[in-house]
Amino acid sequence: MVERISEAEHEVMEVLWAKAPLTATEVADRVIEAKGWSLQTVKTLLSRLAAKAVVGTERDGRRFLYSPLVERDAYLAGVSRKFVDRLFGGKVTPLVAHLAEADELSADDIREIEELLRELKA
Amino acid sequence: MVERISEAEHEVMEVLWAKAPLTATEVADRVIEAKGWSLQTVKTLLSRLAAKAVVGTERDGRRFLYSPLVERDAYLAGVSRKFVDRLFGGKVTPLVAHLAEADELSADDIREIEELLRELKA
DNA sequence: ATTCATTGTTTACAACCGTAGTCGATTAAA
DNA sequence: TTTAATCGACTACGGTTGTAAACAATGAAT
Repeated sequence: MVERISEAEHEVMEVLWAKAPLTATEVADRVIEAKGWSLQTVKTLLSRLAAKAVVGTERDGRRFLYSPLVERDAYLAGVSRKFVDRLFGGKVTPLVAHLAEADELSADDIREIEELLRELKA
Repeated sequence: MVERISEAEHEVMEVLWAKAPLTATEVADRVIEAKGWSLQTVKTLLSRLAAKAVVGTERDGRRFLYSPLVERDAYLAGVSRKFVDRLFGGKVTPLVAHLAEADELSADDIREIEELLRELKA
């Protein structure tokens, strides 16, 4: 199992998944853009992720280059399963039903999902 | 927004959503069955939930009867939305795609979801 | 060469979480 | 009526998380 990634850490991961390797400052620039945290905060998150071996570091002179060691797809698959297991007894249908009920599904969404399901059956 | 419910607290909530009102001991019996925690732990969780006004208490002699103040459906809808927003940019299709890719969707699941979508369009 | 900026490291600290022990009050049992 | 069980309240304690300041080393600029 992939190490647990906290919500704030996840924000940092998204940046690295979008582009890597990056320096701490480069990561921070992007995260700060989106979340307004301080540089120190982002560095702490990077350290924690590195300590958990969720991101890897590569020395580049006096600084580090950070890269994800966990693939986004693998991570998402893992947390999705956990989520559906915990809240919906592992069944996706009730999840879709809930989202639909809360008007989170547009007609386009429905069409998209239908298309996806059609492909899955093929 | 509904107060945040931690994972352990959620376990307690499931019991109360299944049947309420219940005394602390009754809740504990069911939770212990499933999770093996101590009575004290369950009581602590109930207190925290009561403090957050996620469960309500009603005095019954020397003890309390606990009931959910938050509906399961509303709670699930909330966390589902948060989850899909955070991890999939609010789009359900990629979530379904991920679950499918991880072989989490059986042929039956697919049929069920298709049926559900059909109803939604009606 | 001295100063300024950048970088990673260490430390901080409050809130939240999981997990429970203890305690004082009360009630049921003997 | 003394005792044993039960109840909620209070306290605890280590781990995680969000958020960051302080610091030391190093490199850049002047």
